[in-house]
Amino acid sequence: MAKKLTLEEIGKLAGVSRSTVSRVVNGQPDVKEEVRERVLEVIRETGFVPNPAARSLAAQRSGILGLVIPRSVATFFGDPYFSRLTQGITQACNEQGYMLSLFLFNTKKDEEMLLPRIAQHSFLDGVIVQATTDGDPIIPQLQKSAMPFLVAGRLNQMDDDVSYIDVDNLSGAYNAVEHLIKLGHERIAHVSGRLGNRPAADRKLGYEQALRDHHLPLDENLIVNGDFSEEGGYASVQDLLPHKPDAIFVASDMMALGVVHALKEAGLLVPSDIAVIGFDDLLPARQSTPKLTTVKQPILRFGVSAVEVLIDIIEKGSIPPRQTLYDTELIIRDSCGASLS
Amino acid sequence: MAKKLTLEEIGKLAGVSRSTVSRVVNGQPDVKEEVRERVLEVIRETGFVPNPAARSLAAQRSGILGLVIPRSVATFFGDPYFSRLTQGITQACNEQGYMLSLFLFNTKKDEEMLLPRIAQHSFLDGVIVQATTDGDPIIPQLQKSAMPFLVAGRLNQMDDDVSYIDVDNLSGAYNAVEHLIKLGHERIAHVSGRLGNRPAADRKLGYEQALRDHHLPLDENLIVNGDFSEEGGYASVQDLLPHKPDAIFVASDMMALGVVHALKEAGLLVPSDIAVIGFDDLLPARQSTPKLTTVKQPILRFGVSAVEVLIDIIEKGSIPPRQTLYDTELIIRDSCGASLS
DNA sequence: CACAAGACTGGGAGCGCTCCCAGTCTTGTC
DNA sequence: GACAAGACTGGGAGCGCTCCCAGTCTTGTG
Repeated sequence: MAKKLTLEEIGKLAGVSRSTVSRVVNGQPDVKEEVRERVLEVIRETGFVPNPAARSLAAQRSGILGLVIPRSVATFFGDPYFSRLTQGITQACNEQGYMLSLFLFNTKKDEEMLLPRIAQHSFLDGVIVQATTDGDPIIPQLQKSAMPFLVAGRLNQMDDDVSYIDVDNLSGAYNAVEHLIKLGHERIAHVSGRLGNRPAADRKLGYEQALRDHHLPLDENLIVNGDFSEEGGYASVQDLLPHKPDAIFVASDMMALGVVHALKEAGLLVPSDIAVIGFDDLLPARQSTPKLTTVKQPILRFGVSAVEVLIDIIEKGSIPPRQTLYDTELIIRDSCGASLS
Repeated sequence: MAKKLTLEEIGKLAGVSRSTVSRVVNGQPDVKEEVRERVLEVIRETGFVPNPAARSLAAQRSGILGLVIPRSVATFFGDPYFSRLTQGITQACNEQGYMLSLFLFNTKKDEEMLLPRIAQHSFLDGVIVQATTDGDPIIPQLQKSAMPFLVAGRLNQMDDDVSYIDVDNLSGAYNAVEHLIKLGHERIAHVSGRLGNRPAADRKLGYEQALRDHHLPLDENLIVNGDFSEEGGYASVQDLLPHKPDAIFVASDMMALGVVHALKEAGLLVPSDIAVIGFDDLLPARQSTPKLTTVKQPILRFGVSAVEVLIDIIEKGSIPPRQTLYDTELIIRDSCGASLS
């Protein structure tokens, strides 16, 4: 390894020019098969890898995608949802030959420092932004810039000209609640996600609509605002219990676990005394006692698609905006009581 | 934004040369205060951000660190341990002005494709590698290359010339088991982490040593090999129960949660019938019933330090290797029964 | 008032690649 | 056997920056 390996150097070793080596490396046509073989052989022997910085500079693209977790959700990064999503995203990146950079904003200062850099094309071909509550400055900043981006999850407003992918939270919630109604429950409570969060709002809407369609009264006392955390779910039960619900539709699995936990402590049996349905279908939902009935989101596939759609946007531009909703699936386990009847 | 923003262009606007703008951007001396102000003003107005690809190419450093999660641990990426670690790492990256790239190997193909790229300096100034079981090809590959790297967690072998940071698993486990002994337990079982994993092995060693030092017999029947997963913990109880342990030291919180779960199902009360101590001090440990006594690892700080040490290696070389062990702390909650006595 | 020493500034050279164009070497065709 | 059309190849120019050196403009000193 005396000389630094460059296209030029590989070319010298293979007896061809820089340009030809470049063609081989990039799989372009117009190279004699025999020459291609010879060059590939030298590359293999030397372990040559083209310098990505030079490549980026010359080709004006880096092969790096960004994953932005805004401050308002960074605290929930520990949620298994994100691990799963990240897994899907990295998987797709590996397949498509992209690198993935993670931007996790912990403080406001982080955000102020990094956002302009992210937006100004710095190093990224495009970014996936985790959707946040209202008023997050990230989306408008990206819109002003030329950076291709895709939002994972819908926004509350100005949705129309932004590319996003999301699951159909409304119908997912609707189906879950309808399932509870068909099992004979009449006082169905709801623990929502954080207010201002579109998925949370949509799940609540689905809940309300299902009640309405089945001529069940909407009781404000049966609705508690949670925060997607297990503790939040745990705490919500205190507010709910005095109003004697016979079932609870919870907007996330982690919260549902907290709810079940609190119900058990209150001496109630799930599902015989009270039914519970969650949302997400995370691993812990399958391992809890009782096993959680839940609305399954295809999180891994969601992550994979996010990358694919983003790459499509990078290649073809963001007009028209890509907007996709994935279907959910009601997974019936033990906590809803369906298996008893 | 007619013209593309470059150092040259900013210089033109501020009436100075490319070189001077470069000095200002990089905070170098030898620029008249008045000129510096003028340039900064133009930069602020235009929102100029230097092109990192060009910068990398010219300066031979990218400002990107890699975080490598090898295939053998990728399946455990959902473990809250990793979220926490990642949080610490990103936090430190933000502070130090580095970008973080995530490499999560899902398949063997991923590994074969990406490893050479990572090792060949491609884009990274350095990488943090999550420690793995034996025989992982990553470390030797990195050692052969010029890529600065740091292992998070110790390796089983060839530890001496590799930089790592880890917690003192042995003494952490020792203290936990000693605590159980002092509480009067005599048949203390151990659910270990995955074999071939150094932290798992060290925790087991600590367990064994504590028993030995207190003249308690080592009973092979009381040792079960787990896999760090909640299900693994759950399953281990079946093997243990016939041998009537009065306490269990579990090598991770997630497994401990599974253990507690299984014990409850077997009709045993924790801690009055049987005591349990975990390892990690993850959030779920604090929220479980009973609250888990556990050995706390300073995971967030661990992540922060990892970045700091890696940067030190990048700047000063990896000789001598940096090897740091963090202390653990026994957090006494309810599951060990200490609060009863 | 001359002159050295430092403060400041500008431009050349290059980092290693891609893109493009001008060549050269094949073919096949009439 | 001449010649056009395509297959293949090489080198120039340039991506936007950093690094370095040679200048120019200050100072302060004897």
